[in-house]
Amino acid sequence: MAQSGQPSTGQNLLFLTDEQVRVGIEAMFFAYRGFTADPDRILATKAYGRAHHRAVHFIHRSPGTTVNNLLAILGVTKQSLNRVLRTLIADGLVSSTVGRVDKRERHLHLTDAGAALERELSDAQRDRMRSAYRAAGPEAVAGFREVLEAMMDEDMRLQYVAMRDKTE
Amino acid sequence: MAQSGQPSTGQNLLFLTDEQVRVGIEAMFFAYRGFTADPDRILATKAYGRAHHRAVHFIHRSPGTTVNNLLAILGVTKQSLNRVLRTLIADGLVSSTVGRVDKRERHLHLTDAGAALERELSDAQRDRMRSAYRAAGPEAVAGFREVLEAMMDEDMRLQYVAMRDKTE
DNA sequence: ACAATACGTCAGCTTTGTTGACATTCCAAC
DNA sequence: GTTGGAATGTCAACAAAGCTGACGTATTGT
Repeated sequence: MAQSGQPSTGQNLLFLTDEQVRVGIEAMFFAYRGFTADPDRILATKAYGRAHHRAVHFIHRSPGTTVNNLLAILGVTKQSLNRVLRTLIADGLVSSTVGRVDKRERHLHLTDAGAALERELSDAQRDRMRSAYRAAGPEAVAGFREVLEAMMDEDMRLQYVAMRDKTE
Repeated sequence: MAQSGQPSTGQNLLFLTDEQVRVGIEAMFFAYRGFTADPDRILATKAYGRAHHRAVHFIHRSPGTTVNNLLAILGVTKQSLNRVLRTLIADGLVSSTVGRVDKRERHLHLTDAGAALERELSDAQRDRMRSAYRAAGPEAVAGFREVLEAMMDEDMRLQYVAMRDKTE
């Protein structure tokens, strides 16, 4: 288990030592805090939480998505998601319409008010991310994404890639 | 706010468009799920949670640290941390000793059992991280860390850098 | 007709965050 | 030397958001 840093193939594998990997783990931990900090601050003033942010983000991203679809992306139980959706619908931020071809499905859209909230939250999060991108430069960003993509569970990577390739 | 991708300086800034940044945000979201998945699976079998993992990780990292110190690193309230520490101490995974120079402080250490749990959790998390590192390669890893470090809050970056430089 | 699917809901539990109140210890000003 | 404020840590109660399990309803498809 413990790798002390000896190259074991032809190339230098110093970046795979336990120490290097541990630093990466701590970087993920601290960075994720920054990643959520700005939207969290906004949400705290509005009686919503991170779960609402996630729902609004992905409804914005895939308008008309069904509840089941959203469930798969978010990776939570329907009871948990339902609690969040219920408040968003009651507050008029999300609309739920019965499916036309399959009436069992509910298609979710953001209302104007929902889109406004989404924009407010995303702007805050994007600003920080864009600053980080700018500070690090394009090559670093490419590496950043490569490592993150390699870190995902296979199922999630499929979800992610499908989304990514919708517009990119 | 909306950047459509026109270079505004001498270099190509396509990587700073809203779309590119949004993809990065989603990558962070999905990757973090993978990042925590393996230790979470282990913890679920032991009546512990992610908070216990974090506490054990950083006590291992800085043996003898005080509660206050740990508080600053974890960024939670002392009451929240205390609940976690209490169970870890009761279960004999962490020892808490009154400070010699300042008796208000408690110094925290892992017991042998605590160190064993730490190793089990860290091994699982490190394996995934190391696979991702190996798949992406050294240059990607350097970029990964650059972007993450630029994403942290200033206070957290200081904590992180101090830790990072202890051994690196 | 009947089984499976999609969605919503109720009830209850766990983890982990929060604020408020309180005891102990230290230190510095008086 | 006493004392009052700051720092450290603990106990209690509550909230957000995850979970399981059970059940109801509408719709679809075999």
